[in-house]
Amino acid sequence: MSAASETAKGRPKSEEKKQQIYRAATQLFLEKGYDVSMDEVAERAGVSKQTVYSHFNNKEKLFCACVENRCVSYQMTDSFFQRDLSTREMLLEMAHQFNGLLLSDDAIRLKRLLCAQADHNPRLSELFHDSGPARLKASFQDYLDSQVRKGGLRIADTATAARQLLFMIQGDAHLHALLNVPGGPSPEETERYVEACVDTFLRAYGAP
Amino acid sequence: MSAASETAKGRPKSEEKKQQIYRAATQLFLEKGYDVSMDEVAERAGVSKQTVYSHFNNKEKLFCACVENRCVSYQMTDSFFQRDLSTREMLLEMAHQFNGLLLSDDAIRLKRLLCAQADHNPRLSELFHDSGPARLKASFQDYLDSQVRKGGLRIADTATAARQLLFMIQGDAHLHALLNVPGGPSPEETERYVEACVDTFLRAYGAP
DNA sequence: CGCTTTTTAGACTGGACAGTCTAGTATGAA
DNA sequence: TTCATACTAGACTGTCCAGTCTAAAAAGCG
Repeated sequence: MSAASETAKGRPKSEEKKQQIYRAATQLFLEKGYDVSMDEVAERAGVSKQTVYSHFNNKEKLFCACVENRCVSYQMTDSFFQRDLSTREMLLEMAHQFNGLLLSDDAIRLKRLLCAQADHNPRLSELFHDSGPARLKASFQDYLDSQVRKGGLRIADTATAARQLLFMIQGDAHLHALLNVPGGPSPEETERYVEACVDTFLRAYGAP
Repeated sequence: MSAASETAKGRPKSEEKKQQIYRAATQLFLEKGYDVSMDEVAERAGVSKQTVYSHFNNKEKLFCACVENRCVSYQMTDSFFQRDLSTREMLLEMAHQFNGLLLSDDAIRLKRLLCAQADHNPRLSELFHDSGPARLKASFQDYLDSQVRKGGLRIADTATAARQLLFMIQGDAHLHALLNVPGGPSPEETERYVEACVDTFLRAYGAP
């Protein structure tokens, strides 16, 4: 009940234990979905159940905290497009980077989790969307705008063009990973596919 | 234990009740995910719990039966591409049709369900993939091949090209729907986006 | 009608799990 | 050292639910 700035009395809560709980819970939620018991969390964190409840009021809160934490960590760096590369090189670089992100085990599991919770927790989906896809689309669009100004690309609607390339990139590989369907493309095939997407994009939008 | 061809003794199982159970369970699973109680199913089907168990051995079986049923119903008709339209008209037609399918409430909910169950039930994901996305990609690729032969398109790798257009189409609208993120594109915007995808595709692959 | 099987309503079992409580121990701050 | 609080181990409560069981009613079939 005391204000945050007051000096706390007695033994302070251990930030370290809180982090242990975070880590354990995040790991478990990504592994098994929302069906994780608080006893499991406590055990994996090496902490008593009561301690879990003393740091996070209930399971819902713990879940949200973990997911929020995770969402903000899935961003491509802001300065990504501020490098001195040719248009084609930059597009390839972005495509590979983005594709890698899309295929990482954690990102896949996070997306599954959010799909599963879409009805129940749209706020989390929104957070994910804003800090992941929407953010990337915005900075990619900025980049396209700058290239259009410089005459390296000819695009009437850069918002649409940005979406087209980004969605094209997440092809079969992402779908197979998301649904856990065997027989998806090999890493080499995926690389080739991603490059083909950049080629197609440039054929449609490249300056003659 | 009797062979299927023997005449059954006594009162036969009601196929109608079985269908009621199917319908109720499918509805509920799509609404609420796997967290549906067998009592709920029985109640919504207007049938006793025991009857549910007499038609489907357990919850897992019931769930799989419902999902399998649903998967095969998400196919675009096989003869879709056998119509007499210009290349551009055909692509637009396909794009709109596919986009509509992608955005239907049931399809979204089914995909969410499969994401959530990806670890636990990859067989179902595979079924969905084969009868939905993979099937469409295959017939679309056939169509592209035929157009390449006729000279209407210039494509070196039709498998890649088919994927590119299909994944491009499922843009923001699908992502917003899947994650239940508010502020997605309006139907009109989506229409325009889909048409822009066809334009881009033709600019990259159309015969000069 | 008689036989057999389905269907029903409802009670019941066993297990899982969120969240609470207790009693004792550990630990940082003053 | 004292005090307030964190932490631990574990028992406990209440709820939910898959799946079973029972006894009686209903219904197809010969």
